[in-house]
Amino acid sequence: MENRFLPSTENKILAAAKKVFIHKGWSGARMHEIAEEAKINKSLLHYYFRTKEKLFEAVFKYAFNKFVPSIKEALNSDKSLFEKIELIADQYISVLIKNQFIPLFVLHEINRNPERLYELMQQAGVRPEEFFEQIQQEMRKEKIKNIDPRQLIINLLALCVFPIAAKPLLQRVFFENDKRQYRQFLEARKKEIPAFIINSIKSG
Amino acid sequence: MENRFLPSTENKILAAAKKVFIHKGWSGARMHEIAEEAKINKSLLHYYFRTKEKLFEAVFKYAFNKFVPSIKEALNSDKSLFEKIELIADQYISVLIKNQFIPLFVLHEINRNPERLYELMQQAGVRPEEFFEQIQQEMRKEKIKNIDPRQLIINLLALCVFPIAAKPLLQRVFFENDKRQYRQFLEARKKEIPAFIINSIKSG
DNA sequence: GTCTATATTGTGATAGAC
DNA sequence: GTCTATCACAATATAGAC
Repeated sequence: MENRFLPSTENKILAAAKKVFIHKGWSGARMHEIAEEAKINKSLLHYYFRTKEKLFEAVFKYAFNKFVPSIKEALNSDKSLFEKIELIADQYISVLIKNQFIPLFVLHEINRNPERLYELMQQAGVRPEEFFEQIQQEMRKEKIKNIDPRQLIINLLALCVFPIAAKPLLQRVFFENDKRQYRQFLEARKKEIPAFIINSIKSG
Repeated sequence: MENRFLPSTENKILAAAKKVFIHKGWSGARMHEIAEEAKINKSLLHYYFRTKEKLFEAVFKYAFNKFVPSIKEALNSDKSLFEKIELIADQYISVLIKNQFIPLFVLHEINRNPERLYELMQQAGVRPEEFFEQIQQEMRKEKIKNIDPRQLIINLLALCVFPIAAKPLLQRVFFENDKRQYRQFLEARKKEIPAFIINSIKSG
């Protein structure tokens, strides 16, 4: 019977692979570095996952699934448009703060293999088209300015993702490399972003 | 006397290196691929640039200098805050549309070597702190809402950069992979982004 | 399941002829 | 300046003992 407290070799590999792939990307990651990080033998990587490609696949799905629950939850709730915007910004930023290297990692994959990522989204049941529809309905109901829902969704994503993806430079330029201050800055954005978007819509 | 119409070997290498490095990143780029792209012998890469590192350096400076003139021009002009926001969005998006792979490339470098990038900015005379000051002055003068200038600058950058960095997926999800439509969408953002930001400030 | 040893191929870089 | 040949080493992957 397997020990439920000590991590299995497979889990140690996965944890190490996450760390290395997410920090260094597909081509920057080295199998020997992952083995070192996991404190196991290099050969075991191949025993458990056969190839680098398959190991990467597993890690990518892990990273991808970090988002899915919070995003789906927000989209499927029966809240108003403005409440959903607040919910998404809050949850998205929370996840990203805890997983700072995911944005760049995902952006890289978006450019390397967009079609597979799109399929993953479909399989996971993430359908921005539904949010799209909801925005249009809400705009008619609330008699607010008729903006392109795509612009709104992409603005929301941009405002959440970019400050994490570009963090090392932004932190250096605007906060003299003070990690704590930047963290507070990101926390503040949980409220700033929805306010920013909603204000803009209202004054249309 | 050298022919001013046919590209020199050095320029052919630089053009090819731009293409490969910008698409594949530092660790994904292969010297033999650059040579192939330039239709020259692999050894010539080392003859002209000695190492992969030095060749990358040259390419990065090229990419970096794509932004500097337009940004500096916008920041140094004696226009009002709102006019500057309009100018920056317009010029930034124009440059990015023509150089679609630069955002990811720069984001990757931001995470790989932020300190060197910061130094490059300093040398190039790009000082966001000055824009920072100007926002605060303008806010007092125009009696507009007192928001954190850093939030404003980062919002502006995010809204310009993200739609290009994540283009392959966004184009797929929201525009059924129609390149022309996505191009129009980006063009529209030249006006949408400043309107978005300015509306938000006004309704504070 | 885990290890050592090794095969195999890829990749940056150099030497030296022309 | 350009080419061919080759080095040195790094990286993924496999074979086979235990």
